[in-house]
Amino acid sequence: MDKSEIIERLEAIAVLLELQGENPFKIRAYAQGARALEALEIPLDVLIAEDRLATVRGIGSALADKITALHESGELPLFDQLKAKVAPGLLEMLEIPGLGAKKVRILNKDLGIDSIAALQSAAESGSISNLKGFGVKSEAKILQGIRNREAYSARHLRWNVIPVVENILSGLRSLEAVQQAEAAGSFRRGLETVGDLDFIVASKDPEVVMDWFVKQSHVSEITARGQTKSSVRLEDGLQADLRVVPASQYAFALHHFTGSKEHNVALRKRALQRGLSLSEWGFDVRGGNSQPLPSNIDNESALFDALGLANIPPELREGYDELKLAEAGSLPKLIKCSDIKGAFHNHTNASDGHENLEDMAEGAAARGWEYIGIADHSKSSRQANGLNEERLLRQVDAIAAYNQRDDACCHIFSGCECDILPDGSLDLADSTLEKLDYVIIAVHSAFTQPREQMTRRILRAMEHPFVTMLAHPTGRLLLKREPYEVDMEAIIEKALAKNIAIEINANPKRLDMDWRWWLKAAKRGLKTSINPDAHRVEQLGYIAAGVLTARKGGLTANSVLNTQSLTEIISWLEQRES
DNA sequence: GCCGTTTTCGGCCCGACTGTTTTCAGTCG
Ligand SMILES: Nc1nc2c(ncn2[C@H]2C[C@H](O)[C@@H](COP(=O)(O)OP(=O)(O)OP(=O)(O)O)O2)c(=O)[nH]1
Ligand SMILES: [Mg+2]
Ligand SMILES: [Mg+2]
Ligand SMILES: [Zn+2]
Repeated sequence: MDKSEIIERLEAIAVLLELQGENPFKIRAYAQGARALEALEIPLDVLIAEDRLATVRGIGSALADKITALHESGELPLFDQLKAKVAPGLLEMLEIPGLGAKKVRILNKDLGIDSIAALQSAAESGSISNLKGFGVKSEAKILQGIRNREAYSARHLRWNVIPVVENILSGLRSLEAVQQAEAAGSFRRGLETVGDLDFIVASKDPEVVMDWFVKQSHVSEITARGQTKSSVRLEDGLQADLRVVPASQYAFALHHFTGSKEHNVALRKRALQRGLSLSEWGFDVRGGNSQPLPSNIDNESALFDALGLANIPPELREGYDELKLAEAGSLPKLIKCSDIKGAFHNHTNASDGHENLEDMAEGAAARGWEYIGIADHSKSSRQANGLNEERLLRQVDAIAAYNQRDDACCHIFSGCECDILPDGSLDLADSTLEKLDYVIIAVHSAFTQPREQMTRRILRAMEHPFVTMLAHPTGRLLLKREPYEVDMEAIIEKALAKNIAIEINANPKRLDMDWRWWLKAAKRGLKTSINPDAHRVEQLGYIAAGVLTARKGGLTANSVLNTQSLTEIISWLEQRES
């Protein structure tokens, strides 16, 4: 098995153990082990070959043995035994809000329920409400959960919820009772998809704020309403949580509600090691320690400082190695939107874009950019009206002519998004590619090739001397199409060796290469280009989504080609040619 | 199952909300 399959296996084991009523800390050990694998910076094969797996934090000798077994044979008796004992339907039942492992176990043991269908008929017949721990309300909630299972469990593209967030946020901020308000959670961390919306407010009058929140017109249901916290379901099934705290505790609450969970747990553990208990309400002494509590914590930076850490930007709070970096003072200085000076991967109506060269150039200039690269599709992408050699050379001439014009508002670079054919050769002749300022290569066909073949194919294409950057290296469409199978570690190696950039495709549905890979690749010096892949002028705005992904990946402006000025880009491109 | 300026057992983040609880367990964030 490869690493990602082993990670899935360990996560599955954690859930299965939970359904067996196992020790929660053992369950967490499996989940932590999966995360530790995810964060590995040394290839798994190497660690196994050198017998160093158990030296990884979060992986002990027991997990090391199991991971090794999975890696070598894919077989693990523990998993097979668990699979045999736990009905697959129980996993689906966990998706129903209000049903956790304990309740699912009771339903299974006492009523023999082992599927959503059985759960539904039991609830409809009223037999669940007689069980201990259940009642009429929980029975009704189960039925509602089944009816809306898809809507309730769906994640949403961050980009699509921005208007909803801004709307709620401005509503909150317009209330007199609200002193401060922020969108927190995965949204604030810039995650590509969000499971819900999380809002945090500082106020002296929580009642007023929560009243407003739960009475918004697009609220379909109030799922919780307490002293400091409310949850609602919005019309499309998206959940929104609100937490209201006094201004004096806002920094703690904002940090808590921003997460991630794993980051919070790590930070709280660090506090404990220093004799402090940390919660969303503040610090408390732990055990017999009687040192004075840190005071005047009125922003997140002060909170981190009290724990001996540099201020960690929300995008980096995913519970990987950000605490270590913050302690050492070696957090990266993350790229900002204002660092962007242009963009390379954009289309015109020559292929499947909707606007012409001049429009795109004007759009770039309107953003204050110095240049724009046009990279239309190549001929084998027929569905996208890809350009053959002749049409592309005409575009090269048109761009040259545009750049000569006195009224040119922005420099245009001639490029193309050249298909990587199924055998790894490029779609356009060298004699044509040679005439371009730069060449982007991308897979647009034969997505289902086996991993080895896909990897060989892309590596072969990257050997081509004219290649400047690799576009959307996994082809994923968030929430829609899985990434195709490819060995990203090998691709990253090759890109480093050949001085090829890997793009961050900034289309909010792609955000590919993923920030999780960038966390590792950034440290190794791999360059990126944040590419809007705009098919119309308006979509140049996707750049913001790409910058967020770059920030999550720990990238500085230096690692991003399109933070360079026009003159720097020109000399860099010339240099590459020689 | 992992881990150790409390080193090989006894901890493991901490709190809000709900429902059915008669004093708190389970779920969720
Ligand atoms: N300390 C602590 N904080 C938690 C825990 N679970 C959630 N939080 C905090 C951190 C989360 O970012 C924040 C909001 O919770 P969510 O469940 O909405 O998670 P988040 O927004 O990170 O991801 P999401 O996209 O909603 O799935 O609450 C937990 O178990 N412990
Ligand atoms: Mg959330
Ligand atoms: Mg939430
Ligand atoms: Zn296109």
